[in-house]
Amino acid sequence: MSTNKNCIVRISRYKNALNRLKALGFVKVFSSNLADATGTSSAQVRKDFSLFGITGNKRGGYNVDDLIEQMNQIFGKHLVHKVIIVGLGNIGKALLRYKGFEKESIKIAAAFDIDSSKFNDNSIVPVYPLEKLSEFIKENEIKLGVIAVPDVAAQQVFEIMKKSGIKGVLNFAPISLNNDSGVVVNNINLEMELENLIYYVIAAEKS
Amino acid sequence: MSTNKNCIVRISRYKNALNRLKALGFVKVFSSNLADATGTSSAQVRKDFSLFGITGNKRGGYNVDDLIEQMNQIFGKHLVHKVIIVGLGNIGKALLRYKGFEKESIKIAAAFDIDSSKFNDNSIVPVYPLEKLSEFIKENEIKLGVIAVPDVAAQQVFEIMKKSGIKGVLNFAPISLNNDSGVVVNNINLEMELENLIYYVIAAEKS
DNA sequence: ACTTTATAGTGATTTTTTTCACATTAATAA
DNA sequence: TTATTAATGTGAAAAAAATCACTATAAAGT
Repeated sequence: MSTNKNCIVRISRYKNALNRLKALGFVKVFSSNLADATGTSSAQVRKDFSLFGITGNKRGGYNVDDLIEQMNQIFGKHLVHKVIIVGLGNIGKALLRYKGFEKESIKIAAAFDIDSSKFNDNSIVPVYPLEKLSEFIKENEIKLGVIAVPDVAAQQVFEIMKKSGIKGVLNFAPISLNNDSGVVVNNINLEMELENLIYYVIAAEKS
Repeated sequence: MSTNKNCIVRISRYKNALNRLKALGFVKVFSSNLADATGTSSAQVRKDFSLFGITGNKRGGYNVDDLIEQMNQIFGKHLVHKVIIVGLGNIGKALLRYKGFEKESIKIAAAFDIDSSKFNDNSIVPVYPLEKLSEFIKENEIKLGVIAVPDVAAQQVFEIMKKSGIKGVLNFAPISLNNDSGVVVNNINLEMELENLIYYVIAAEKS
């Protein structure tokens, strides 16, 4: 199966578009519909599908429910994925309160911070001190972690996560984590995103 | 000049790494240092630099300050970029309070919401009703907008932004904005980011 | 001053990704 | 029933991106 990063991102977009099309009552779609909805070409859509062995009907397009089901399979949506959040600053809190994870079968199992005023065993998502991080990951077999701590603490938190058995990390700290292990790391850097945007806006002005 | 998306992202990462190296007292760096710090190859670093006409010294590497300066030029850091945020839910608030934009010459000029309890003319970043959005963009010649409203409102907000003259949008709403115009749109979808991570974690388990 | 060495810079090559274009086929129409 | 049409699926071609491998050269060493 494909290892093309862009292809995975596109599949994710297709799924997102499909869910909205389904809500609108669509029963079948054509590759061109998905292309329009996600800003790509119909050939690209079909090629992506073919990489994942997703097929439709000649002249009949694709069945929306079938597509969604196959994509849910790709992204492991038949299982619940437990996630922990480390760092309850603004971003951590935003994630904690974020609706919409549930329908993606993502469950926030716990959050961690160093600030004792934030601890709370009894909230829907319990908040524990950082010292309990390793123990919690191991006991609950957590595979996914979000790092939302300041940059100086990020590498240290990452090391604890790695040692405790985390397999995937979403990193909001504005540094590239030093990662030799097999842990998958996706970085989201808000400054960089805006910077990137500015680059393209400037480039567009020049042309 | 290059139109390679990945290359721009890498340049951004190099800059981030350079700032940290500078803080550690580094005066010069080699392509291999930057490669290590950002998880790429030294040949890639040099190739990226050559696309932007960035040069160093044979056997002497690159001067850190020079590199940072050239990259700041690329990303328009000599100008202040005014940004508005629409939607003061969790993500909007997180952005509003986000430190670190200043040093990137990004200034949040105002925020907008429909909830009147959030309005505040006198805070450091004023919060206005959505009705004032168009007027504010035009009067202050805002070029960059952040959409942090629920999905159902996102397209509508985007249309207002487009009509008022916005050139670049960072979209946190979980939909692909319908964009035929020349406006640059970068999407950040938290669910999709986690989903993506899960894909790679599952893929790693299988192999 | 000369030699050695380590690193930048880059054309050539390889790999990856996207696009093209057409054969195939299922639905519709005649 | 047969012809027509409109979409899929995919091998081939093109384009884009990454890697390789070598030249040039500036710094360090002798």
